[in-house]
Amino acid sequence: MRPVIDTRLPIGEVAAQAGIPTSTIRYYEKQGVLPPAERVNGRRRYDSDMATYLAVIDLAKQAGFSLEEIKTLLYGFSDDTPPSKRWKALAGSKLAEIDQRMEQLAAMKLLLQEGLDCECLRLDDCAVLLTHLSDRRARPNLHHPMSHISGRT
Amino acid sequence: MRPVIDTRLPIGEVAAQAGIPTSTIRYYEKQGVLPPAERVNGRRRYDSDMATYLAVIDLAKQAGFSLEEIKTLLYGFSDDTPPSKRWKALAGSKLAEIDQRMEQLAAMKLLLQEGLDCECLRLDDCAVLLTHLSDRRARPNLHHPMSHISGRT
DNA sequence: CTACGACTTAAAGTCGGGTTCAAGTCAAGA
DNA sequence: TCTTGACTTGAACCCGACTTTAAGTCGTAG
Repeated sequence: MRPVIDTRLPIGEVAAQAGIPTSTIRYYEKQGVLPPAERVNGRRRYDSDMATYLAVIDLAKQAGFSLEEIKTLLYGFSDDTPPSKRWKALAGSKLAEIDQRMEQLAAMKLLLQEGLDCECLRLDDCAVLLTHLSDRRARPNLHHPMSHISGRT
Repeated sequence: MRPVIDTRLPIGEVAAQAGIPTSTIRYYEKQGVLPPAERVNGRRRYDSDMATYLAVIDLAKQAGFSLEEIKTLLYGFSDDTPPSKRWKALAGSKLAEIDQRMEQLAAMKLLLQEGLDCECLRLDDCAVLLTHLSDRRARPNLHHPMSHISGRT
């Protein structure tokens, strides 16, 4: 029988399709984020849907999952667990993390904006600063924290 | 003349007040985030407002500034530049960064939540996934990306 | 036969923000 | 005097997610 032409893609092709470096694909494989690719003469060969598979991984990364979590998402369940269940098992706590992070960012934003409104010449005088510092601990002694900055003592 | 007692604090004291390890203070000094402390017999001595100074640094970190940016904030301006001007010079772009990050998080959140609502048994069928994937590139071929996950091909 | 480009591997380097370690120094107390 | 605890230093290590490098292999074109 004559040899069937291998239409499957080399790593460079997949990488180009997925818009990532080949090194990333090899890295994912080594980390177990991708299953070991079949080799033809030692070279990896991929099915044409590999770029999509990589896009799914990318999507999960966008959703804030670490590679370790993505491994769990992909391979951490019994084979007959549908995607929806896998997702649910992990998305809840991740959502909580996101909410927490959003609150942090909102606080940051407020702090930055208040700082913009502030016209103080020396840190000692800065009401904004004092407010936020006193949030953080039981109001330590506020003499002249950055006074060497704002000019003379 | 009798020697004046040095009331200034050793590093451990300051660290305790600030609620951080001594190693962090040494690290900050080495990185130039803190000015070199005066030494008495080779040991660092700090004024009593040092914990507040550290709290200011912490506050800036909370606001999303890197140590490098904090250095700029603290020492990157001519001595007579008041804190308000220093802050303004840096806060604007940082605010933009935050907004960008918030949008990202919002997108993540949406993705996670949509995933929660989804009941699909195989990724091929997942409308949520397809929507987000098609956002990301010009709709690559969607055969059975994670089919080995969801059970049979 | 040789050169080339795409591929292979293991190992090391990168980034930021620290922590940990080993070896030595200091002052005070028993 | 000896010990103890707090300190000093430089260097090495840690995390995650990769990238880079070095040295070797493969098939094909000339």
